[in-house]
Amino acid sequence: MMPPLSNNAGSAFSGSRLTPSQQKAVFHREGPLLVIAGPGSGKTRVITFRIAALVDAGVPARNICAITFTNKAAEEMRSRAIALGASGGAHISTFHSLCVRILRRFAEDAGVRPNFSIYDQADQTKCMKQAITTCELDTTNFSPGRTLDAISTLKNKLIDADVFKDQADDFFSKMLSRIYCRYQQILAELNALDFDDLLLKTAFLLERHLDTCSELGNRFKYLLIDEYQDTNHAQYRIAKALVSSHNNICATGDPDQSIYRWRGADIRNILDFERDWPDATVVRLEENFRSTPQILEVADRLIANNESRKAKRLVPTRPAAGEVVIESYEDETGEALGLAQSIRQSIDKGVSAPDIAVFYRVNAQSRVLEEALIKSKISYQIVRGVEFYNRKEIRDLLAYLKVLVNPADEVALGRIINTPARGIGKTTIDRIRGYASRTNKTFYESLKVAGRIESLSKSASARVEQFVRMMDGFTKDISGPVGPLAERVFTESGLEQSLIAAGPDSRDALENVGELISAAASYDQQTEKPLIVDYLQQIALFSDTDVYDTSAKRVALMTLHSAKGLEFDTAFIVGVEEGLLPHERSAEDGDEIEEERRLFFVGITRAKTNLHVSFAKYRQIRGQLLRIIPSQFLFELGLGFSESIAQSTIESRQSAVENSESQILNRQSTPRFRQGDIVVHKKFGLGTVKEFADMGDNSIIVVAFNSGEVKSLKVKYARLAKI
DNA sequence: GCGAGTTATGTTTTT
DNA sequence: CATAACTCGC
Repeated sequence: MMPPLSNNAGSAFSGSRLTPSQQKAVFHREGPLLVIAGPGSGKTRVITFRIAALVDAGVPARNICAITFTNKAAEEMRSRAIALGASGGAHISTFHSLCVRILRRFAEDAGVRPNFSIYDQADQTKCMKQAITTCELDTTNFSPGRTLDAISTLKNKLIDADVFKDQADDFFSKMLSRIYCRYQQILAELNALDFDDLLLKTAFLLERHLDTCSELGNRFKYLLIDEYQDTNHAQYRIAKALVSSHNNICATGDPDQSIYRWRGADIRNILDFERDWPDATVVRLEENFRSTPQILEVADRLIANNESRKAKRLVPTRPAAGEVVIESYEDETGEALGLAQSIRQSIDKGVSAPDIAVFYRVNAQSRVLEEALIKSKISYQIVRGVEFYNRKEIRDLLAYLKVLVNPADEVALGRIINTPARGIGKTTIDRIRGYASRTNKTFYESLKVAGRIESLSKSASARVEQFVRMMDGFTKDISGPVGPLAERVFTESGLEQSLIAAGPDSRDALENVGELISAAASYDQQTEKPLIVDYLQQIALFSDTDVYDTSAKRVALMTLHSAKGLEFDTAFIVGVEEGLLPHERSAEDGDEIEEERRLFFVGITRAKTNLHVSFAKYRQIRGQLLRIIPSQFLFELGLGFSESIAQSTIESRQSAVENSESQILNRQSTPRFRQGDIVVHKKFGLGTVKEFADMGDNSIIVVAFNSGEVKSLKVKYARLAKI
């Protein structure tokens, strides 16, 4: 029996003030616990304290497993728990990271090899394209993206390819089933798992191998899951299995902040918690310690418009302060400049840059904002970390490492076999592929015996052999530290040389690789037994916010989705317009509108003191200037919206006018041209119209430019002006 | 086998 | 308009 949990005088956290409900959650003993926690209610703090309280009551830290939404959140929770006296033994990570660990440990039962590659969207798309073409299906009906989405949805519901095969009855499902099977087959051959597989394989492992399940249940005697409203069915089943022997599950979340339905998140998980665990203790944290009453009022009024929701109040505890304003601008450039101006004013008023954040609905919005911030000399960081790992030079270098760890990874292998160019082209690769399938060897095995492949020329097989020799040389270092290996691969593969040879354009690229190598080196230092397998599997699961540098003295720019879990003194939400927030793609469906509203709600409730919401009246969308309607959500804030338009428009005019005027003039229907017209193009200069195919919006024009070039262009995109 | 140049295509949010 | 994918000529 463990001693009772209590607010012991001697414990490290007893000095901190906790409200009665917070205490109830923190010191809850055994059995299921649901914490419904509004924004800013100290939810993360409660979880951290709970970990410390359990340890304080004698639970070995290693028997505690806490699941966070991002790796960054896990990292923070880890260090805070340690500060509270819970030694570092607790397992704190994301669902996906936990799954990787479990799958590595019980690889055989799970039916995977421990050195599996983790495929991101780009890798998945490659496999999917192959799957679709080998199924001899038309890609117009089955686009890789759409098909992957469909399969992801199935996987999140734990419907694997075999099960789906049996339940597919209509034509479309049968085709989808064929692709699904083929896609899984390809992944299996390449020893690769996609993100959804990590969850699915773990869930099946736990449900089908009861010994493993009980071993893990024994190891993790307490399971705490944060952001439970955004878990999907697979994650629910994993959780359910993990706690099946003791029911010590603690889930925390807020149904009003569920913003990942499109990714398979199932809000029923949190709504049905009490049905799943009937003896659950439910604690509500409704006091808000983050935001001013004004901000909370606005948030409250907005979210009250969602119909499928249980009413919940946001109870303010802070005194009134700051401001909540709606700003209107002529166009997106005006908005960006106005934003920069407001940020400048906030800084002048004493708000420090890292306490300011800008949120937007889609990443594409960030560009104009960046330009304006640069112009205004405001230093900022875009919280979009995975971008770094998507850069060509980084992907190239990582692909080498992936092949060393998992030679079956043909997506990675295909990327590097001729990068940098070493004379192994398409023909050679096709011939080796042919040999591989004839002899039932893997592609990599076939590379090793290139000399024996008759269809290959002497020189071709020599080049292949040289490649294999090089890779074998690297393989010798595979169990050593990651940094030095990455550096060695970069130099000896010729990647470095090819970047240097490419001239000054690739200075950034070289710098990026340098950054990767030092990141790897610091991983080596921080890790007891650094392993390239672990490293690759870890960085595959990085999220945007994981690279958010909270210590930087810069304004943060991020999507509303990334903003989840964060807080800032002053928040700007830009582009609050019909089509953007709510996004046009969610317009069809009432449920999706509600999710967009929750997204806005999440954004608003990130602000502690000042909230600025803005929209533009015109916006360039995909090259076209469109008249924009302010978001319906703005009216729901109850700020006397129409008055504020009038007021702020006057203010914003000065800054917006110079940029918007010229663009509004362009806002005419697609212009017409005649043969012989002299035109000017932004990039190509002067030219004469050779042909004009009048197709309304889709008109095509052929212009002979004075540079000698003849181009056929789409009139609506090419900004041509008649002279 | 390689690169330049043309053509197709897309267009939310992300672990 | 931006970029990915593809074609064609060397």
